[in-house]
Amino acid sequence: MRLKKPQGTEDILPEQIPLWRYLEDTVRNTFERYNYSEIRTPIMEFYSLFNRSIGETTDIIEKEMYFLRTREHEEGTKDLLTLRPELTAPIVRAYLEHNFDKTRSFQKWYYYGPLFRHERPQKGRLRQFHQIGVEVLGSYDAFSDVEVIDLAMTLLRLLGINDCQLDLNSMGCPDCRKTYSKALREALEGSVSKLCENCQQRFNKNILRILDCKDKRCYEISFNIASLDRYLCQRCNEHFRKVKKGLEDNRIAYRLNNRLVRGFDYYTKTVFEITHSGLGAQNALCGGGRYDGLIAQFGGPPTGAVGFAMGVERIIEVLAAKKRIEPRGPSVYLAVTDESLKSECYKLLRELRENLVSAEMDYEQKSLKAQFRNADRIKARFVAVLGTKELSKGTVTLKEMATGKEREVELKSLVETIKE
RNA sequence: GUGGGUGUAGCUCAACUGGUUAGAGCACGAGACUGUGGCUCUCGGGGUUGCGGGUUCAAAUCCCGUCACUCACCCCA
Repeated sequence: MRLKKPQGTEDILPEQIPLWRYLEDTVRNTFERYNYSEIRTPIMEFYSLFNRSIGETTDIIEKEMYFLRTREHEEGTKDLLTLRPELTAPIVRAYLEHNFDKTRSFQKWYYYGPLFRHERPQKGRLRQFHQIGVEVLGSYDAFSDVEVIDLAMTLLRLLGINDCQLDLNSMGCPDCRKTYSKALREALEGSVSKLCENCQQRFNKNILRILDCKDKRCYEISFNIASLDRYLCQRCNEHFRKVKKGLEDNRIAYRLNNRLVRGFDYYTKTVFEITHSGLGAQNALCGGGRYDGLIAQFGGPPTGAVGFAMGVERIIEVLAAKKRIEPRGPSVYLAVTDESLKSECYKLLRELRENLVSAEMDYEQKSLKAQFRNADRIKARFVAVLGTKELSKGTVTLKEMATGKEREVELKSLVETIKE
């Protein structure tokens, strides 16, 4: 075996497709029921798009981007092209590029597609992976947050995933976050040297992330410090209250988690995460939140926005453990008894297909027995035998595989018989 | 980027302390049933034991290196 796929990529084989299709169909139905429209953006984007939005100190920007080697790259004159590592920034880019802010500022969009991050692969983490997600652009209202969270939970429920956990937090606006960061810095100053190596860096770069460090030492050191919600300003507090109330009114169970700090810099106010216990270390099925500053940061008007992203492979993993979707075979398998009849058989095969009957036949001169075995294997509903006997009478022998019943059918009424 | 685990047939796994020609189940193919699937039985094809080197009379087995896969850290969906 010499040819190999790149590390961290996956072939989705035909036998896995039914499950993917089931997921995709459910996703589209559900999103469209909530009146979200699909948007598709390029797989490659300029580096500066992500650099500015995700945050320069995040791992994704620092070491996980894929760069495309192009002539521009060689000459070093232009912004570098990258494979997209997430989709919120491209969508905001498209929103502004096509002037939605000026003409139809309220938009509800969903997306589905592959993303690329050069990470070390493990369970639930690939280098090429798929996300589905939604973005509500042009609203500051708490009900947008509620709808987005409701949609995420509803979608998972419709897929048959009920045993997941919704965590909720508010990160406040830049103002409350500034106050809190300052307080946090003061509170931690004395114990910086006791933090893990990573958190010592975070202390300077992105102090909030110390809160969700898994290291025991860091957890204990930050445990007694007042959490962010104590520092929320009046407006953020009010917004958060409305979101919680909206969820409660609709019986969407959540857990307050004041250590939930999402990795991207652009989040404000509401952040949430949905996890599932059956997944291993990478247990987040869905992550999202509000990002009221991003559109303005990209040069648009101040605009509220909220959204989420789900990891498709992770959902598939949960689904595969719960559900089996049987692939469907063709309606008819046409058995060929003699090579001299092959072209007659092909004509019949084509006629069946013309009449919207899915059909297959053998080209390899296999024994009839082998052809029946094949038909069984691919789960054909009927086997039709067109041999010399039948051809002279203008009939075929039709066997229904599930019942084993066999009868002779006029060629003329074959399609009808199969369709009934 | 760091650490652990595992590499034997298409798949899942055997092979005592190093010792004949590396086995089994499943899968695949053919037959038993010369125009009929699943079940059963019989037979058959299939291996550079990941790769390279070393130790030894002898290596799937021990040692070194390397690659791949995998899980975890980190990060995140």
